[in-house]
Amino acid sequence: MSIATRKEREKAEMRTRILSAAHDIFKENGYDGLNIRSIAERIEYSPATIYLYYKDKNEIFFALQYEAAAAKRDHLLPAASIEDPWKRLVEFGRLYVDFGLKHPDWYDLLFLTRAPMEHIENQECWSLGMATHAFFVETVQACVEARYFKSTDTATIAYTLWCHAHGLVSLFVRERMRMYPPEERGELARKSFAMIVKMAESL
Amino acid sequence: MSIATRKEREKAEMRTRILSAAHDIFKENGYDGLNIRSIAERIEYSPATIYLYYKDKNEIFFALQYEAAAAKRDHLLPAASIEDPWKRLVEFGRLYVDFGLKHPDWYDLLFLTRAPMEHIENQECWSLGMATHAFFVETVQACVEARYFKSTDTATIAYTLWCHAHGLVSLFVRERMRMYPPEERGELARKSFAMIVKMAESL
DNA sequence: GATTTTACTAAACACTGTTCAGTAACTTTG
DNA sequence: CAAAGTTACTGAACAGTGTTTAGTAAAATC
Repeated sequence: MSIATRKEREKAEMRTRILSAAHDIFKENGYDGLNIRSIAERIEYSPATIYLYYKDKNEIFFALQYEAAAAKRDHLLPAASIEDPWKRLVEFGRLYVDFGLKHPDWYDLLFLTRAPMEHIENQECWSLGMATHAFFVETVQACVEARYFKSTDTATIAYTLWCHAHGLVSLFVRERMRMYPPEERGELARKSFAMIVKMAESL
Repeated sequence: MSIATRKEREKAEMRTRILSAAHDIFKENGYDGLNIRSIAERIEYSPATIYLYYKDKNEIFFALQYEAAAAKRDHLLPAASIEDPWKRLVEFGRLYVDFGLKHPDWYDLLFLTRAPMEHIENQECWSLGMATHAFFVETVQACVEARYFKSTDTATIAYTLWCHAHGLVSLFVRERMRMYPPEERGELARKSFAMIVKMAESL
């Protein structure tokens, strides 16, 4: 039995090593610079070996996406411990935007990369993202119940706020904000976030 | 001189034919299915010929992006003739979202595709997009001047509204709304648009 | 120690964007 | 109108992708 468990462990280690290499390359060169041969070279194995541990490049993509989802969850975690639902919601939003601006590549991977997607619902990263989203909706629900808004349409409120935050980050990440000078962009983002908070208060 | 002008005309015609083929393939198979060989096959020339009329694939990409920008401008045009700035702004927003949901591929090309971008500011599509954006900002400015809002920060108001609309469309286009059943998504988008309008009224 | 199973790889395939030498038709020149 | 020059085009190749397969050497089992 010892040999079998060792082999299992070695298999897992190799998967980790591959993913870790993919992670590094992704951070250094983005998703475009990430290819099977570059991973193989970094772990000092032949390209074909990769396929003994991952079905195809998509599977590696999904594994990376999971890491991104985990990083995002960890980034948002501090908000969870805030008692007051409104303050929690605001901090959640602030951290969401903060994550996107600090880690554009991760955000890109999670929300903007086209890539596989075919069966993303079956991937672990999806359930992780769903959990984070559920937490967000619950916080909005808590605000609704505590009568922080006039409106009681939790789903629409949550979705509207998400649209704004996602739009804000997306315009940054895909660099469609070039009509504004670089040094003004951060300021504009902060002002816009403050504005949507103000708007939400009078919702 | 007649020969020279004929050649010029033929050159322009060929460019048009290439772009038109690229357009069709893009609409049929998306940007992923669009490659030089497929364009060449459709116009019944060899792949190498493409390079006599376009420097590289990026140049074709920019030309397509220009078409998308023009299509978007045309889609938004009806709003321009509305006198009342607030009604114009709302209709502009409605048409913007409408365009994104009706032509996800065009929207993707304009705002979500990574692709070249290096010198997009130098491309025609950029100035076209800038003009459309300027019209949007002017409309917001007109609303501010007509005291439709309490706030007078035109730039931030415009940007905030854009973030929402862009986020809304992006989540659709890149299919990150799968937590909502397909038949509810359209309704949710409409409700959210109505909500941001209401929020803006009390801005 | 012989046999089976495992881990790995070299080489290839199919598909991309792109380049280049060569050719055939067209245009200009004498 | 024939020779020379120019232009439009292409076949074949190169380099870079993801992926598969046949073969091999080491490890595990018997």
